[in-house]
Amino acid sequence: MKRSAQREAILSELRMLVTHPTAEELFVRLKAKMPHLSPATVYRNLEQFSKNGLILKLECGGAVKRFDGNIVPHPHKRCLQCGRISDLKNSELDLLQERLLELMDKFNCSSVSVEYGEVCCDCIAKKE
Amino acid sequence: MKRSAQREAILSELRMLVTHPTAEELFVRLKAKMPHLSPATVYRNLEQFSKNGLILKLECGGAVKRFDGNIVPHPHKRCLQCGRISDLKNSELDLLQERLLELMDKFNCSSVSVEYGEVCCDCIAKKE
DNA sequence: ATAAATATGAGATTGATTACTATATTAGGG
DNA sequence: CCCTAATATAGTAATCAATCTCATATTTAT
Repeated sequence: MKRSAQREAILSELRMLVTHPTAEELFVRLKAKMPHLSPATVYRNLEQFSKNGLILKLECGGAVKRFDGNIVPHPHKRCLQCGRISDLKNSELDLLQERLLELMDKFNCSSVSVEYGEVCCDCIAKKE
Repeated sequence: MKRSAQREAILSELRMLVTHPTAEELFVRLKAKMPHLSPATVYRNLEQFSKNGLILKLECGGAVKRFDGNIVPHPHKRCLQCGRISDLKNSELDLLQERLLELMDKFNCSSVSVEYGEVCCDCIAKKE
């Protein structure tokens, strides 16, 4: 993996965000700063980052992939309507997450994800 | 929801399968029996079924949605390569799943999913 | 400073899903 | 049993995220 201005911009933008943006959302943000940026570059790099363990690809949910700059496994909450993802902080949940991680070997697996589904405030508001 | 031959064929085909097919996979299977079946009909009905709680939409993972005729919440294993999903049977895991379900109210959520990631045998074999 | 390897941009392409619309089917009241 | 309104379907066009192509540009190590 070589360095490039685009590559570094993408990674630092993602790490700076607390949200869990789609490739498209990241592209729009970065395009403002780098007018010549191509969507392919963003998609390509996000894929590569996640392959190399620099970020997490949140494969869970909806048709559109989302990415997380925080690579420590943690539970998420996803809006079943718009797909937006947020972190879910709770001590009991953290314990359960740990035990799920411990079971990984037994199943020959390399990842676990816990995801709660809801309909977010914005989407409820929109309906009325 | 009215009845229709297509609608019933789609639901019973899904319920008969132990796998967790995509809309496309279901379409191909059913097309053999109902040559005039349209893909739109399959997509439309799967979406509606899951809205009405007749089936589960496995939103977790990859770009392509998969569906499950078994609506009792249970943990899944997904191939990170090809996206195929299978059930994961384990008593300890079942206990954890139950506790995750109990936490749902606390988070104002309507669903939880636990998904393990692996690369399946077929995909490993293909690489060599 | 130069060659080899890798990255980018821009646009074309793919592939899953949804929208559209004219026609057909279903359910329920008379 | 028949009629009407509501809903479903087929077939196709349109959409949209994601990927591919390839010519050009940048980076790294020598």
